[in-house]
Amino acid sequence: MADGTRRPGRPRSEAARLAILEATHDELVEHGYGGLTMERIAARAGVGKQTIYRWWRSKAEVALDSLLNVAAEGIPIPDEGDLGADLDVFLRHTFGMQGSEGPVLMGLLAQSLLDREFADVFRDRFLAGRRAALSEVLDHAVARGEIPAGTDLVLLQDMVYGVLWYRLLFRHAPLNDDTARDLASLIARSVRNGNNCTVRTV
Amino acid sequence: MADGTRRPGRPRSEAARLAILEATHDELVEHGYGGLTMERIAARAGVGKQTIYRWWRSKAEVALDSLLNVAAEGIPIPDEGDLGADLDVFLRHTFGMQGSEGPVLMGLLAQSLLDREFADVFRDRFLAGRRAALSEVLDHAVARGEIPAGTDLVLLQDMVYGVLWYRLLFRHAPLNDDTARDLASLIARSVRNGNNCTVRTV
DNA sequence: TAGATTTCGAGACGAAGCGTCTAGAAATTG
DNA sequence: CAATTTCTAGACGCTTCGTCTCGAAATCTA
Repeated sequence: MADGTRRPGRPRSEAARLAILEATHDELVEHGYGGLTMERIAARAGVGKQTIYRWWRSKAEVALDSLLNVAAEGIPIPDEGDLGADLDVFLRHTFGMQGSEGPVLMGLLAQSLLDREFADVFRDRFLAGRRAALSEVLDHAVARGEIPAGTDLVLLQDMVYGVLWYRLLFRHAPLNDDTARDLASLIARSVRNGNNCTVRTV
Repeated sequence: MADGTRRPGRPRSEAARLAILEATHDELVEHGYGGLTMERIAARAGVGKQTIYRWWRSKAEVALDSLLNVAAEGIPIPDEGDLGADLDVFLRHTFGMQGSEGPVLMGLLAQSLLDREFADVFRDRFLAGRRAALSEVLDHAVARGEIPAGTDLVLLQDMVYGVLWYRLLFRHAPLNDDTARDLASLIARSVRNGNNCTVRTV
């Protein structure tokens, strides 16, 4: 989309775009996702509602863009030569991140559940990136021979992110460093072949 | 609340209660949770809106009651002498159930995310029962010595229900008998005692 | 039986928020 | 300058919510 073929007319205002994303972020912090309304975003950003509807299809997509705009996106991909240790580092960081973004994530998920179209957008623009990072960690373990061939890697990923989301959603147990350590340990052991009981050293 | 201390006045109409729950169920089937409105429930049940608001705080609670009213609640607790086999049976049944109730569950979860009060109700009235069933299965394994002392049983449960909900929510992979088998196998192996064959990484 | 009390069905009501629309100003092209 | 497009501002009709009012019905107490 280079502006080589720039159309006539007034170009889109970058200032307005940023003002909308920032206003959305502030509104999310103040009122939560449930209290987010197009009218308030527009008022706070000093922008007409039409300007928002012109570029986003729903408030959920604005919120998603706002979230992605803030989350600078540094997902670490540790490679310490041991699946358990790699998972531990990965989970520790991931759990930490979700702490601050948690409330917004929950709102976006709620929207996903009620709106199939947004669900696809959310999956592709947010979840896919996270899964890809974890996928790399698992690939390293496969290359090292820690994960036997034929293991369902997608299921393994789901065990990681499943616990994460489940606790994020139902808040019955914490998501802290201890959780990360225990979960990393369980996952690493779950793929270890139980027959010959291979001993791995650090 | 036996009617020994029955108050004066017209008693609550059981017919109206059932009509509301049934109308809610039908509306859920026809329009999904997103299209559920108090007005349509009232109209379909032949009931005043006030009658609904008198007994339920929100449409989410009506939907939850409607769901619990239909789900006859037969959660099996297999005991075949082997954790892997028990989990396989348990998961197979659970995954099968969620197939039909899935859409409603997703709506109720969406509501949970937006409404903290309902989240507590949903957790206590729906999730707790399921978790208790799985807990029994795990307890049997503990008694048989299949799960070493000190294992975080809550985390184990979360690995099971985490995968279930994660796939229910994001629909990126199926929840079928194969999934149940693989997941049961992974979980069973993850707790297999590592005393003599695992090296603790710090 | 006569009141007191409570729920019943039906629907009016104001408050919100949605998404669309209009109007006139502003910015950019050729 | 004319054509085109986006801009802010806000009015508009629509839907749903949750509350409220009304008179009728059902049940308890006296």
